[in-house]
Amino acid sequence: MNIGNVSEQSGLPAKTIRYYEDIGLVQPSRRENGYRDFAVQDLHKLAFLGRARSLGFGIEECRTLLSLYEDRERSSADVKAIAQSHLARVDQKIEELQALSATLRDLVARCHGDDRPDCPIMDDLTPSDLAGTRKHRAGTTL
Amino acid sequence: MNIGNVSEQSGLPAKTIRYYEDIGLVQPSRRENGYRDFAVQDLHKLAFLGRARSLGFGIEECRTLLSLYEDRERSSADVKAIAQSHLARVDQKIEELQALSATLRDLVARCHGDDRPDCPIMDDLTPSDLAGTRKHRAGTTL
DNA sequence: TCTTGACCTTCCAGTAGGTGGAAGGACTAT
DNA sequence: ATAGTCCTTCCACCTACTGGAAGGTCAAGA
Repeated sequence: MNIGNVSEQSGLPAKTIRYYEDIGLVQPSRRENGYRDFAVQDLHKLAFLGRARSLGFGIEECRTLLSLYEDRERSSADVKAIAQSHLARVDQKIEELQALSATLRDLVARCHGDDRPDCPIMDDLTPSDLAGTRKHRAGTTL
Repeated sequence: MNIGNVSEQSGLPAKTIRYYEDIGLVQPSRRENGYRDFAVQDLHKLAFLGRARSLGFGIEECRTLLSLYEDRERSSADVKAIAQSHLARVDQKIEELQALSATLRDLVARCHGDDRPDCPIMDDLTPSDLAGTRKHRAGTTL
């Protein structure tokens, strides 16, 4: 199967599939013309990866999950452990973002939003004491 | 003021301050020996940036906020608009992560977590129909 | 004066997980 | 023959830094 076909079937962009080959998640064979030739198992792996990524698992977690996927002797405990630690990370992120949201919501609510310059948002951002007494909150990335 | 001093006062790592100079957020002057020489205004800008980043604003938003910070004629409406759109993004991210969390929580709850291989988490990840009928949820990055 | 150590400089590479695009070969239909 | 689509590799770019190497500078102490 060509990469375009696999891309369509798996829902993953061809670029991503090549990238996954690069980092060793799939190993399609090659035709004489140099084209990748994907087996049905490769297609299954890629669809598995797409679903795992969409659940937010990192690439290395996906690699482990993939090996468990292919292991008929696996313990469901191993799978569960990975999912649990991922869930914990997600929940922690949610908490961080909720704190952020509350702060922003408050600032936005208190800002008139007119053509005058005074603004509680700016006041919050403006450094008042610089001896390091006011610590920055941990940064968050969206 | 040397970079180490500014780093301490602002709470930002020296590396980050150099990076901010690189991308044009601050323009410290130089001494004869090549060392950066930060004015008090630079220190204020950097502390401002640290706080804005800790609230999750992106670098380009910080650049805009910084120009508003330095503009005595600014309208608070401009500041509010930026904060509002940022808040909207944060809240959307929270919703995505909450959906993710619910899915993961359900899967984890349904998995025995013993030494047998059958596992609802794996079942969810395992591709069943590959005609593209089951769409991947939008990917999320922590 | 010499040395040690802390500080400063630049530059290169790497992080996560891809995405965009260029240059060029391969295949299919007309 | 040629147009259009598919495939290949390779390189650069994205966010916002961070780590480390190689080397210059400065202040204090023996």
